[in-house]
Amino acid sequence: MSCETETATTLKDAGQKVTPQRMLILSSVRHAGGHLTASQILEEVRHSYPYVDASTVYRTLASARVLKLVNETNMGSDDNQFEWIGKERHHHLICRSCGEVTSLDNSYLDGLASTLLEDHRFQADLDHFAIFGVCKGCVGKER
Amino acid sequence: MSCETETATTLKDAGQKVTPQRMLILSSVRHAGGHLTASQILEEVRHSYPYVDASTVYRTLASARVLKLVNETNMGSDDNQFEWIGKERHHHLICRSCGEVTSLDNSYLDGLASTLLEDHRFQADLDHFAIFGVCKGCVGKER
DNA sequence: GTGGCAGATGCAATCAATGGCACTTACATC
DNA sequence: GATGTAAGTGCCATTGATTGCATCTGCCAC
Repeated sequence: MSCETETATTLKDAGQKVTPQRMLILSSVRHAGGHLTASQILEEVRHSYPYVDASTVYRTLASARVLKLVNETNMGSDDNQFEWIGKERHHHLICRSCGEVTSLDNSYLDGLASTLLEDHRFQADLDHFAIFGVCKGCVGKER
Repeated sequence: MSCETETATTLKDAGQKVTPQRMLILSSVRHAGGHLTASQILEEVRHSYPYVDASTVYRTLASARVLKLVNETNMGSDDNQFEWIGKERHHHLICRSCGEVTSLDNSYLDGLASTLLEDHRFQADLDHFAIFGVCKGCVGKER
């Protein structure tokens, strides 16, 4: 099954319609292979379909987020960024000094998730976490 | 030392000026004893000083955040919320179903912070974390 | 107390993000 | 293939958040 067919099936299974705008928006995020801001996505989509409205992009991304196709992360200062959720759940370490983003394996937060469940019966969404701090390269510089 | 004097001293030590606007804004957050949205703060401050601009509130909160006097948390859907940072570092469990916010002791994330430092030499800012998920009351309802 | 200046403020403009509403369209059913 | 309808889209207005800039003001040095 191609990426596009798979995306379409997911939408249909959720009772949503498959429209050209949605397919463009979701393909754009899927094949970017990283983080994109909403405005980057809008720009990208308009290359092939010029009159797509910004609100359509936001609404599509919002519903895709509910379906866990993408996630939205506040990467610090400005715009929120969107990213395709592949099979690999992972987290990010974001340096607030140089802005570098490092991926972090899911295993680091497994323990926390199960502790929260045991102690508080709280089922945490720890699929994708952004952890801010200072990276090894910047620790020296800051002091 | 009163709260106000302490706040003023912190500002001065950081090379910032102590203005009536800043004192009102920071006192408002400090004595709210919880989370406030930027617009709630603006409203509150205008009770005693009607012509404070929204941009002043945002700028003051932004610089106070750098000084670690307050922190800013995305509590889910809409506005960001601000909270005074007391001596007690703590985290929040936020239920995405009912919106309930539970405080979580700092100890839960200590382990993660030291692991990140060991494995990645990454100095994480784990002073205040918002963890989304489903609370015990809502786990049943969601299914 | 006066003067100078870096930092802070207020205003206006701007951008991101969202919601209302009328129109359009995908798609299930016949 | 034609039809009905609920979901999706585009446009417009609005709100939240931020920035540029001219003016103002704490506050330090004298």
